Amino acid sequence: MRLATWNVNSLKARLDRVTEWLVATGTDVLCLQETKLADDAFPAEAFGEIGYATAHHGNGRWNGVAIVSRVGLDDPRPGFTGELAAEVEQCRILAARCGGVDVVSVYVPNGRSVGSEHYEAKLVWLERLRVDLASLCAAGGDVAVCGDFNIAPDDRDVFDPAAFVGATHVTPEERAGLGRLLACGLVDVARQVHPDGPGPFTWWDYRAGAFHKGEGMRIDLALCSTSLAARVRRVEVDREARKRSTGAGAPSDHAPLVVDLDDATG
DNA sequence: ATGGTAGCGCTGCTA
Repeated sequence: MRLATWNVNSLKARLDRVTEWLVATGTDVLCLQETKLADDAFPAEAFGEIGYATAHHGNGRWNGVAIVSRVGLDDPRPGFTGELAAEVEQCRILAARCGGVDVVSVYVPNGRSVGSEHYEAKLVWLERLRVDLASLCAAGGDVAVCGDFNIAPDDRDVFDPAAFVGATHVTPEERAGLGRLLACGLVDVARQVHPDGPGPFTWWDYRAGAFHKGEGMRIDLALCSTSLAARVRRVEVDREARKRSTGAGAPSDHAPLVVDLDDATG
């Protein structure tokens, strides 16, 4: 099974790119972030025409997450479990069962600046995510939590640690929050397959030629339960999808992270 | 160079 995650920075602006990429790469399950769509504007038909089932969780202008699958899509669960104010969750998490795997598409808040109310909300959101992942992982099935975590797990995951002193995405608190997610029994499979840095980066600022200069960050992650991590064959970032191409408009500032899994045995 | 680019949508916010 080929599983991928891609922050598309508006699915409306990127739909043709995404559907063409699905067909070209033969991806089975794709987690999307930043669709920036309301549920009633989600283009389910465009995915249906190429053989994919979909689930979407969005309110419109900001955020919005989706799962797209050609190996089945059952039991879609938007938001966190239990009762929680929608203004905390912000249309940033969606889970569904695809091809025998509990797939979770997540878009962790950016945090904006260290110490801001948005930064504090990011830490709260991470802790609330941990609660749900602890329950999901305790059930013992195959779990894949994929998305834009807005956290660079360690200094190998930024192009220049000195450039991020005092910035979000690299603070001990954010990294500890991510560590508590992993402690639920999840493995960062890009790091598993690529034990040495830098990266592989998944995001580059639009500005100042950052992509061309290789000035990126690894903030899009695939966290797999240990059972599933044992089936990981290959993990790559599709940098081609980050490049500008003629007639297709601008790319997203994120590239897709692609995980190939061996078939389940038994 | 406290800049730069992209999306949404029409003003300035978010990333």
